[in-house]
Amino acid sequence: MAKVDTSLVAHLPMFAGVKPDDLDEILREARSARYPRNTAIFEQGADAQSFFLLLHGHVRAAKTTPTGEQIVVRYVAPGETFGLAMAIGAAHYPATALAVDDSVVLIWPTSAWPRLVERFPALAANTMQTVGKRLQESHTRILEMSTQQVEQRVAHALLRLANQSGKKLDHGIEIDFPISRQDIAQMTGTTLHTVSRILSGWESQGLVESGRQRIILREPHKIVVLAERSPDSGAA
Amino acid sequence: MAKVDTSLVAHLPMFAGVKPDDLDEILREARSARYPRNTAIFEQGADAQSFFLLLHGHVRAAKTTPTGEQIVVRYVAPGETFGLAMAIGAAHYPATALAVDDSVVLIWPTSAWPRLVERFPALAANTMQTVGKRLQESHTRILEMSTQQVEQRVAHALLRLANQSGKKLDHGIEIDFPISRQDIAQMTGTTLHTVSRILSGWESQGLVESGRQRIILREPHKIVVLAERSPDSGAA
DNA sequence: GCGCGTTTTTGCGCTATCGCAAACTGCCTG
DNA sequence: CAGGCAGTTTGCGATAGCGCAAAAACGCGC
Repeated sequence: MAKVDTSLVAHLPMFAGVKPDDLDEILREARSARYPRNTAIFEQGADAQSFFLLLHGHVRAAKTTPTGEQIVVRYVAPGETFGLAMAIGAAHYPATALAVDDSVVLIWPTSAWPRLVERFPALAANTMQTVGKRLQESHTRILEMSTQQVEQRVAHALLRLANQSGKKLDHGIEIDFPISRQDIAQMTGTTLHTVSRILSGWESQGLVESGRQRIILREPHKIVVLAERSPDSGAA
Repeated sequence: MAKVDTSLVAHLPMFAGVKPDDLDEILREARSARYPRNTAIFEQGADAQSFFLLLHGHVRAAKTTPTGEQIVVRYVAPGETFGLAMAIGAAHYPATALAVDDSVVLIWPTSAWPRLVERFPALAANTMQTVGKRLQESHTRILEMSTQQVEQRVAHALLRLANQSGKKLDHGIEIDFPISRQDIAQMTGTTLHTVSRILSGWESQGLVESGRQRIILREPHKIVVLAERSPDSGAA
């Protein structure tokens, strides 16, 4: 198997406080793999046999209800881990992971985790931070869903995506991977119809430029205002 | 300070895999305190100087928006930890903790945490599990808020409370601490008015019996059906 | 036992958002 | 280059749930 270059991952939060030699040892336990766009990496409910670190591309983690509806749990950006089921004591993946763009990942077998944590306590600490951060983000999302209306939630969602995976252009910030109205609906707890209407509205105000699975924020600053305005203030 | 009886807490998830002598040492670092009903234990945004284990009573963790709206993050039952901000790398409490009933807690200084996890790795592992579980619960909650309507969410919320803190009576299951319509609204992302209407409806169908800050599930089984029925099925 | 503050109930209009259906667009395939 | 398909837009009701306001019920303290 091709050796992974240590210097490429040494700075990631996951490996903070890990000595170079140790990192080398950790990486030796991993293999890498490539997933083309629109291929599943793992399915909700499957045995959690591996955990992952995304090197390139973008991955969507989504949860499906018994009746088939989906919500997007999060989008994974390069440098982030996913599929950490075992770290939190789950035997099965609680969500489905899909490569939304051609993606390259490092894969460790779940079975290696206990040994790694024991030898490199920093790994455990870092993972704890990561999971904790995600917990807080979830709470924020719940708060938003409880107190804000759809337009504000969509604004927040896009700003987060821009922040996480935005590509600066001279005429705005482009979200750097294919994302549909449906996806945004599933991130904000609404329907693709409503998202479409909102984006159409913004487009006619020059706030965004958007096409098929493509969104560019032209006026991020004004979208921030939308995201933060209180339930009643201002209108068109 | 009164010594805490080891045998009372040894079986808790937090101390799984910790040897009795070690447990003794851990407990020596804690002090206990009593909070009367309706007193704050810590406030959102305050320095996370301590973390807690609830021994008796019930604690509500709630998050407040800049505009003053609140949501209930969770209710803490005896045996559970709360205020773990530091474990997840947060310097400030992300929520407010309020004793909703006379409560007794164990309190460790945040500063003791690094030493404790180093000496007793099982603590770190157990905490990881706990935080992971809460993350999954949050995701479930987001899923529900996205896909179910209010009545179903209220049904689920009450069933969870009954499960966590239900007291079996011969005529049903009583939720064992004071909880208002407003509280339930803040758990499910709706308004107290809507919760009141729903409970009135259930009451007239004999599904629940409720009063001021008091709820008894008379027909848990039928409420389960309500919670699970798909968006369109059956009606009155 | 009475008065008071809090919680709960309920009526009534309002509207944000859904849900369905149909038309449209742009891309990719053959 | 034509055809087909996935994604998007938009119109038009329908409605779940909100928000306000007022009344009622309850439990508490004096």
